[in-house]
Amino acid sequence: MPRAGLDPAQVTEAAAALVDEVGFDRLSMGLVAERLGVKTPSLYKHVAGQADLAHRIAVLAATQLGDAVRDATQGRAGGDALFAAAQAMRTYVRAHAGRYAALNSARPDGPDDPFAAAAARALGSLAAVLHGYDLDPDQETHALRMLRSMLHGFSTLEVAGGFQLDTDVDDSFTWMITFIDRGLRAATPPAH
Amino acid sequence: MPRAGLDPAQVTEAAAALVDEVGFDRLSMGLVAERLGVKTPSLYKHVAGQADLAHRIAVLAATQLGDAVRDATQGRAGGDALFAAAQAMRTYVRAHAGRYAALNSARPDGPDDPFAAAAARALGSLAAVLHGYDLDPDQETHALRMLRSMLHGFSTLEVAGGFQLDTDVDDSFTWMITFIDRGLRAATPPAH
DNA sequence: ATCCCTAGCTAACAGCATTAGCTTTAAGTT
DNA sequence: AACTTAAAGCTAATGCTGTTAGCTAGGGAT
Repeated sequence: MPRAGLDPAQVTEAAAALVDEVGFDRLSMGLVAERLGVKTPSLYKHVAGQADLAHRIAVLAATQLGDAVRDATQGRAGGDALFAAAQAMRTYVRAHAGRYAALNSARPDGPDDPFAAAAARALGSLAAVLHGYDLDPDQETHALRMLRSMLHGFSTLEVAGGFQLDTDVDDSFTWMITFIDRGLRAATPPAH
Repeated sequence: MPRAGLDPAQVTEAAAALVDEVGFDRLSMGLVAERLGVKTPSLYKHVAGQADLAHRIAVLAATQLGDAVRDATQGRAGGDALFAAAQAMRTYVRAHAGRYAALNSARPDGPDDPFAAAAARALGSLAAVLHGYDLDPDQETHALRMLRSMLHGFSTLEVAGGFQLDTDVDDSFTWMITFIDRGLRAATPPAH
């Protein structure tokens, strides 16, 4: 019988697709193996174990999310870039909720962990959006944390089904981004 | 030998204390039992299983969080109430990260699930803060979702160790709440 | 054609949630 | 005070999942 011909990347991709469908908390070696047409122990030839697999999903997610935000903001500036970045992130999280959950439960393992680099790069994609508002350098960190908190919070609450009221969620999202855009423009240097 | 004299509430409390220490993902029946000086199967006389236990922790968390926000905002209004509510929520999540994670991964089970009531009540505590800004009714929902997203996002990212830069996290938090307070006051009816 | 590395397999083990059935506590009754 | 009884807690056993050990055979290199 022929061989499956797997490698770590394929295993990671299959696992990522799985968690997007069934949720990160239901990640299991058995389901990943089944999806690849292989018996469970075979996976251990490519990944060190379930923890390692989860970590690899997180790296994949950080990379993809960072790229998505970067691509969306290409050639845009100011409020345009903010809207594009925000939409890109929300879209990514909705389409890949499992991967994103993996990303959030991952911690960098060592100083040369690829996850740290991927996460930093993703954060940089978001930070770039704020440069258009030329804020004080110290305010920039605060604004970045705020933006990140908001996008992360909104996306995860939405995916978890947390918004029950019948008001349209898309409307709330654009309202929120508009709110932030206005505030950031008002906070620009002519401070006092 | 004497009996332990447990009941569902005590088991839930012990489990909540456990997850606050070791993380919600490491909840296990064995550790809860050990903490109560009892063998694992004995727990099944009080809770239906691990899923039920997690659900009960979520109800506890929703109740406590709602109360904390409510207590903190007692007798305050406007920006004062907003700051108090925000601080109360962040403080609660930092002190009870495991419970809060249980809250976020819970879903209401039926129409008369106590979790739904507790969650609604907690949300109401937060919504009350916004009444001081007298916004348009439709904007109120948007603002509530924004506030919730932001507080949830900030708290969870902080607890997950997501804020690496050396800028003070407390400063970022107050900056963020100030930002929201300003924006909300500007959005008040004299719209146009 | 042969050699060798290793992907993938089967078998076995360990840990955890859960169930079945027993024992005995301790509360309530007479 | 003796007796009855619902259930708290225990031991033993089952099943599922992650993981390891050791074997087998596929397929590229020589």
